Parts: sequence; C-alpha cells; structure tokens
Amino acid sequence: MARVRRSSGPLDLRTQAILRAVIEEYVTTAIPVSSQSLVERYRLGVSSATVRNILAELERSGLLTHPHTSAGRVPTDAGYRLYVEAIVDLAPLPAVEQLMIRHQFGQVEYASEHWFRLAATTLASITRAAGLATPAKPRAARVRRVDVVSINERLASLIVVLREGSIKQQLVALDEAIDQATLTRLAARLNATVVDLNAEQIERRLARFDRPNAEREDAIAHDLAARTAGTLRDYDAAAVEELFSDGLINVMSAPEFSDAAKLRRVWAALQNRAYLAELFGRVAGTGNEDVRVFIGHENAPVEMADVSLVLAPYGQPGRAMGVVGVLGPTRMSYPHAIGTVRFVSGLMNELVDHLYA
Amino acid sequence: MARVRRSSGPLDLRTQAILRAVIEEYVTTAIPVSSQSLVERYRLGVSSATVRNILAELERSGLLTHPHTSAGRVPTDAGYRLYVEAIVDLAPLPAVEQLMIRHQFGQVEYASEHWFRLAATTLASITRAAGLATPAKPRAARVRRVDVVSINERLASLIVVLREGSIKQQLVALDEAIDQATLTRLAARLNATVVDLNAEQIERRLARFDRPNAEREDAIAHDLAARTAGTLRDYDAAAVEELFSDGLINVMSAPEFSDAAKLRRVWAALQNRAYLAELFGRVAGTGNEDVRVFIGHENAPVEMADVSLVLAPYGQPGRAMGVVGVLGPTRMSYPHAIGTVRFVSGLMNELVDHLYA
DNA sequence: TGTTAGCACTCTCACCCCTTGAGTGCTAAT
DNA sequence: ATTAGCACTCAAGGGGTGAGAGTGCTAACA
Repeated sequence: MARVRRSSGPLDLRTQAILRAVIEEYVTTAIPVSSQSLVERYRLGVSSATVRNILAELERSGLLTHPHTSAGRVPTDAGYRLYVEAIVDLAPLPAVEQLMIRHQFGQVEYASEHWFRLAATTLASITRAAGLATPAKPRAARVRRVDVVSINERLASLIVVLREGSIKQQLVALDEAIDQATLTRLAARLNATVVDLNAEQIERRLARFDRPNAEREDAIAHDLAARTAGTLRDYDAAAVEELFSDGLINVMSAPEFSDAAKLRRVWAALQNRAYLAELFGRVAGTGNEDVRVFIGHENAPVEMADVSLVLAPYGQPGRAMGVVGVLGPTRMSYPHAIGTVRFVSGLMNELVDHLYA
Repeated sequence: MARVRRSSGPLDLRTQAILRAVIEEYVTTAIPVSSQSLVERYRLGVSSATVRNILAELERSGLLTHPHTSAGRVPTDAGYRLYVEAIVDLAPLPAVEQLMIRHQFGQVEYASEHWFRLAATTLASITRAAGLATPAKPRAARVRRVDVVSINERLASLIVVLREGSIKQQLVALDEAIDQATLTRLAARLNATVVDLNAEQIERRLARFDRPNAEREDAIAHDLAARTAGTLRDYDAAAVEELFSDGLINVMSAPEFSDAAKLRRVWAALQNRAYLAELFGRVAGTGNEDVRVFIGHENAPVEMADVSLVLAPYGQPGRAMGVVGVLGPTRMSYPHAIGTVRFVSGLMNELVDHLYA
C-alpha cells in the first residue's frame, strides 16, 4: 500500500492496536510509554524500531505526545477520544461487579431520596473515581398536594409536595394572626384548585381566587397559590436540582495530582456547579439515552483540563430525568467507567419505572 | 525580680507581649518570626538579644518551636491555646463587618432552610476560612403534621412535618391497592393521635390503633404510626442532621498547604463528618453558649493536625440547637474568627427566636 | 518497500558541592 | 538584667556531573 501518509483518514489495524496498547498501558501505569515496553508487554510481532516509527506517526496525527525528548508517549485528549469512539470494544460490566452493585441497591429500595446518593457512592467505589448523581427531575413539576402549617401566629409554612415525591417548603409571613383551622381550610381550597397542575396552569387559574367581593381569606389564598406556582417555577428553572458527589478522594490520590496546584484544580472542577449543571442538562435533555464522554480540554473550563466525565441520563423521558456518572482523571479506564455508568443508569431506570408503574 | 525561671507559672507581661507579637506576626506573614523582625516592627524597648533570650524561654515552656536551627520562631498549638485563653483581648466585630453580615441576612429572612447555609457562606467570606453550619435541630422532634400521598396504586409517600418546620419523607409499599381517599382518611386518623408528640409518646400510643376486631386499615394505620415514630427516632439519633460548608478553597489556598499531601489532609479533615458531628454535639449539647476553640492536635484525628475549629452553638437551649463556626489553618486570626462566629451565632439566635416567638 | 539493528543525540533526574544569608545561642562587657 | 559581638548551624539556591531512558535517523536487510 503505497505511501499511506494519512492526515485524517482511518488508522490501519496495526496502528490502532498500538494506540490502544499505549493508552491501556498508560492508564494502568501512569508512566509515559516507551516503544521498548510495548514490544515487551504486547505481542506486536515487530521490533521496537518499527513501533517507534508508528508512534512518531501517531504523534504527527495529534493522538499522542511527548513530555520531552527522551520520554515515552502519552495519549492526547484526541487520542482518548478516538480510542473511546472507534477502538475500544465495550464488554458489559463483569457479573461480580453487577452483583455487588445490585446488592448495595437492595438495601435502600424504599428510600427514593437516597437512590441517587447511593448511585454516586457506588460509582465511586467501583470505578475508583468520583461518582456523581442528580435526582430525577421532572420537565415541568406538578403539584401533588399543598399543605399550610402554622408555625406561630404570624408565620406559616407552605409545603408543596410535587408529583414525583419531592417536597418544597417556604415560610410565609402573615399580616394578621391566623390559626391552624383557617390555614387548613385555605389548604383545602388550594388543593381543590391546584392539584396536578404545573406552574403555568396554576398561574392561569389564579383569577379564580379573586371573588367579586374579595375577603381577607381570598387574598391570602391567591397569594399562596401564586407562591406555589413560584415554587414550581424555581424548581423548573434549575437545570439540576441537587448534585451529589462522592469519592473525590479517589481522584485526588491519583499520581498526576501530586502537585498542589493541579490538586486544587481538580477540586475546583467539582465545585464548578454551573458548568456541571449545563453538561448535565445537555446529557438529560437530548433524546440520546446512552453514555456520553467529555474528555479533558473538551470541557471549556480550564480547571477541567485534566479530568474527564462519563455521564448517562436515567429516568423516563418526558416525565422525569436525572444524571449519573463519574469524574476522573483524563487518564482513566474509559471502558470500565462507561460499562459501570451504563449499568448503574440502567438500574436507576428500573427504580424510577417502579415508582411510576 | 531575681531568677524567675518559670516552669508552668503565669508569664510576666513582657513575655506575654512577645508571645502575642510572635503569634500575630506569624499569623499575618506565615513566615517564622525572628528576634530581629520583632524588634523592628513592635515597640518592645529591648534589643534583639534580649528578645532572643525570651524566645528561648518561651520555647522551653513549649509555647514556640523552631523549624530548624537558623529559622525564626513559630507558635505551637499550646502557644495558640494560651494566646486564645489568656492573652488576646476580644473586641466586638467591627461595625462595618456587622453591617455587611446583617445586610446579607436581610435578603433571605423568610427562607429558614437557607439560614444556616447563608451563615456558613458569610462566615467563609468574612473570616477567609471555611464556614460551617448545621440547621437548628430539636432535642426530641415532635410531629406537627402527617400526610400520606399516593404515588401509585401500591406505593405511598409518608410525609412527616416536624414542629420546627423540617420535613421527612419515606416511601411505603402497600400490600394491596389503596386509593388516595383512603390514604387521606388514614392520615387524618394519624394526625388525630400523633400531632405534637415525640417518638416515645407515639410509641406508647401505638396500641390505640389495635382495635379488638382489627381491620386492614387499622393495621396500616398502626404501621404508619410506627414508621412516623421511627422517622423521629432516626432524626433524634443523628447528632448532626446536615452539615453545610463553604469556602474551603480559602483554606486550601493558604501557603502552608502548598504541599499536596497536606492539601489532601485538609480536604480529609472537612470530610471527617463523624468527628465533626461529635464535636458539634459537644458544642451544642453542653449548657455553655459561648464560642469554643479546638486547635490543631487538640483534635484527635490526624488529618486535623494542621487545622483549627472555632465553633458556637445557637438556637434555644432545650428546644432546638445548631452550630455555626469556621475551620481554618491553625495559623488563623483567632480574635477575628471568634468575633465573627460569636456575632453570627447571635444573629442566628435572633432568627430562631423569631421563629418561636 | 517495509522492517530492523545500531548508534548518536537529547533530556531528565538525582546527587554533590559550594556559597549565601538568615538567625540563633553563647559569652563577655556594661 | 541587658546588650554587643561573634561563632555556629542550617536551608535554599545555583551549577556541575554522571547515569539512564528513550528517541530519531541511517544504513543494511528481506
């Protein structure tokens, strides 16, 4: 095959195999990979000189780099990307690990608000990276029930139970003393109008509380209904309700973060909730239900340059969606992370289905 | 005064002044303090040689150390302890900062579940350390109201509103299909029996649900009441309901944590929820309402060796108590931290009083 | 034409040595 | 009791060196 000086075309099989070998070697050892070590540890059937030629070629294509002249090769973000997209073959998660995870979930079957935390914890322990998870959040929240509880004479707590079970609460200052009986009556009136509606629908019906000769109670009911709608709006507006993470210590202990500045960056990466929320929105929002991978510099914020995210949505599209995943060093085992995240998101799907059954 | 070779007695005024000077100098510069620099920057009225003699004396008493022979002096934990207990005079927080804090709190007056978060955030920004806070938690939780909401035919959500406003929720699997009307009836029955009671009192009254010819509904009511009591018990058992922290980055950026291993330790310190919970219990549990300081090695866990905690309880003793405070490097400005924590805990007291007014 | 042995070359890393400067502790004088 | 003076110690930084790792290139080979 004459002069295949590929600039962007597909890699031939041998070149692919060597790229894969470099990545898998580097992922396990964290040491730049030399041509020598590849020949020793993988059955490549060629000499180190040939491997060197191919490594140089891969470097020209931007898939590998060099820390310095006399060092081995290290994958670039583009290298990892190609590996994840085209080279790696994803086996399902080993049965042992599947069992471990199922066992852990078996313990908390009826504590829905703990599911997503457990998902993060489990992901962290299985992948040895940081586990991330958000609760399943409906596209447009609907009210299941409203409650008004007296705190003291001039202070009440407005409790809104959302359809999928989560609860929002706020304090309401009262201009005049109102007792629990009256509040309960108000709550009943609210429930009669507001149950099963979303923010917009409630706002359209606010006028119903304005009776011709409006009394004190009507005004308060109107106010409470408006606040209920506001609560739903706030909830809808937040791309991510809550982000739970566990096991960041796994990532911080990786050798590439033995430098204090890089360590602070990893921490900052996990603290960048704005970016993570945007990313999560992207993962949960599109129809695509599969695992998504975001590698190093592919993430805009600088503090993400050394970390990758493997994320998957879960839930019921159109009803309620959440996200689970891991954050690890760019030098992570992508096949294992992808397999684990895929399995856990499937498990979360089952749990959510059970809730809506 | 001939030959005052004190071994543990109180320090004379000049010695105290020099200890104070060393600490305050070290806190601001983070550089070991030399006799020379003390003479230059503080009006001590003696030569550096004399200061050296006193420094040597303070070192013999265990209040200062030496990183190495030709380095200046650094306070020990015992030095900080003495400083905090006997030497420093605590001025109230400057009016400017009081105003800043009050202003921030003005924004969220009616969102009680955000108060403690705001306290942590405020403490972090004012003290430039990590702010910590827990919500006010009653000694023995009492029920304000119970709600049972149908999730699907065979799944219900039991919602328990506690007297001070916080809400607990759990899923309950139902052996047979039960509709919302029935659940509402059950909830009413529960409320009639259970409102204003604590876990123990509910458990004593469980028998009331066992009528002679017990029907299906009686059994479920009994079960729900037992679960309600269980929820209260879990809540009571947790020393700290939730610990919110903010501004750890302040601490991580301090020069003493430029080493990756120490940096990881700081992170681990904040993650050691078990120890923090114990400490918080100690602060909120005893009658003492004042600020408490825990310096470096005084904390048992090794990862706490380089950090100190300044904590204060808030709330209404006997009703509901929480904790606010800061976690910073041992080399922190204790007077400022103590002043700020004291002020914020006072503010939280006002807010809680308002809630119970 | 692709592969390989061989070799020169480059660069890091660890080590050592040396110098500089900071700061102490001690001693003798006041 | 205080202080000036001085010898001493040690960390930190710079420069030099040798070893080792790994490459890139070239020329020979199948």
